[in-house]
Amino acid sequence: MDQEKDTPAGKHDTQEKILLAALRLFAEKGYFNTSLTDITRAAGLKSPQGIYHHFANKHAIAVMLYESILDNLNVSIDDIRRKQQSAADQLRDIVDLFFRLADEAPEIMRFLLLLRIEEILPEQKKLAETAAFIKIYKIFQYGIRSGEIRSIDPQLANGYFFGVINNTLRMALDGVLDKKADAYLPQTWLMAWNLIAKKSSCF
Amino acid sequence: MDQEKDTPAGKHDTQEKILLAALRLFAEKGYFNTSLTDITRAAGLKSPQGIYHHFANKHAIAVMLYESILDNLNVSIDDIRRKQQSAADQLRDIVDLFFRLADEAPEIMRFLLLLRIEEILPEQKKLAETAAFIKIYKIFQYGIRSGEIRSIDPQLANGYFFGVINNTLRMALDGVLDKKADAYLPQTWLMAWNLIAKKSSCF
DNA sequence: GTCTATACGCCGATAGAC
DNA sequence: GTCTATCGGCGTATAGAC
Repeated sequence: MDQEKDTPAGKHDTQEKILLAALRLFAEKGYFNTSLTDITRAAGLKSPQGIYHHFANKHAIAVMLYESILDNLNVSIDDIRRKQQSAADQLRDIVDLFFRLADEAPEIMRFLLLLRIEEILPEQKKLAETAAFIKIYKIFQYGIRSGEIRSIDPQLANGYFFGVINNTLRMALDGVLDKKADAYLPQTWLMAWNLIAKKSSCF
Repeated sequence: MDQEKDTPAGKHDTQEKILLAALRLFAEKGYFNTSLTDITRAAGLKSPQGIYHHFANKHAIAVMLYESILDNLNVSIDDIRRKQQSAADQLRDIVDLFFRLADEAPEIMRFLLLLRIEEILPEQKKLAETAAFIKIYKIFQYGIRSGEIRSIDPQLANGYFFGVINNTLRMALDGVLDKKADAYLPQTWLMAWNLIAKKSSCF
C-alpha cells in the first residue's frame, strides 16, 4: 500500500484511508455490494466527492488496490528468492508469509483468495499471470529440475500444493477453524510439501 | 434442475430455459455482471417481462438455481452413501462425480466452486451448511472412526482433501490444464486420498 | 402468458461554491 | 481539496394491452 514516496505525511493520508476502507469493504461484502457511499463513510469522509479527487472512479480504486497488493507480494517473493536456495525453503517462506498475512492482514488474504478478479477487473491480468505468481510457479519448475519435487507437470504441483495451503487459509478466514491460522501452519506445511516432495517421509 | 413433477412438458419449458441461461451467464460473467436483459436474450425471450411470470425477481432465479443444484447433489450423495461401505469408496465416488460434472456440466461446477454464495445470497445457507456437504463431512468423521483416515480434525481432513480436488478442478475449468479434467482424475485422487489416509502408501 | 411501454430508484459521476 | 446539490443512466420492476 506504500507505493508512494514517503512524503512528509498528511498529503496522501486521505487516499490511504480510502484504499484501506475499500479493501476492508471489498473483502467483507464484495466489490459489487460496496457503494462509493459505503467507502465514503468508512473512510471518514462526508461526501463521495472527496473520493473523486484521488481516484477517477470506483474501478480505479480496485485497480490500485490490486496492483499495490501484488506489488508488495512481488517484493516479498523477490526477498525470498534472493536469500534461499532450495525450493523447499523458498516455498516454506512463502507459506509462512501467507499464514502470517491471514492472521495479521486478513483483508489482504481475503482479497487474494476470495475475490474473483476477472469478474471485477476483466481487463487486468489474472492472478496467475502476475509477476509474483509467475515467480512462484518458477520455484516449482526449479524444484522439479533439482530433484526436490516429483517429476510432474509443474502446473499440477503448484495446484496441489496451494490447493492444500489456500483451502486451509480459506477455512481459517471463514472462521470454521477454532484457532488462528498460524496454529495450523506446521502441520499444513508438512501435508502440502510431502504431497509433492520426491522423498516424501512416511510418518 | 428437475425439481418439478414431470408435467406433460411444455409448461415449464420457459422456466427451464431461463434457469439454464442464468446458470450459464452467472457461471461465466458472475451474478452482478448479468442483467435481466442478458438472461432474457440468452433464454430466447423478447422482453424481461417474461421472466417475471416465472420468478419474483433476479434474486429468486439465483435461489432456485442454488437449491436445485444442491438438491441434485444431495440426491447423488445419498446414492453414494447408500451403496458404499468404506470412506475411501464413498469419497472416490464423490470425486468421480465432481470430475464428471467439471467436464460435462462445467457451469454447475463453476457455480459451486467459483461463485461466492454469501455475496450473492447472504440469507441462504453457506455451502458447507447444506445437507449435501454436511453428509460429505460425515464421511470424513466416519473414516477417522473406522481407522481409514488419520486421526486429525475432520474439518482439516475435509479441507486438505478437497483443497487438492477443488483446486485441480478450478485449474481445469480455467483452462490452465491442457487436457480435460477426467484425464487428471486418477492421479489427483491418489494425491488427495494418500494425503489423509492412515496407511499412506509410499510410492 | 407474452408483448410494448414506462415508472422508479440507486448509484456512479459532475458542477460549482467555499 | 472538501463540501452541497444535482444530473444521468442503467437495470429492476410494474402497468396494461393483446
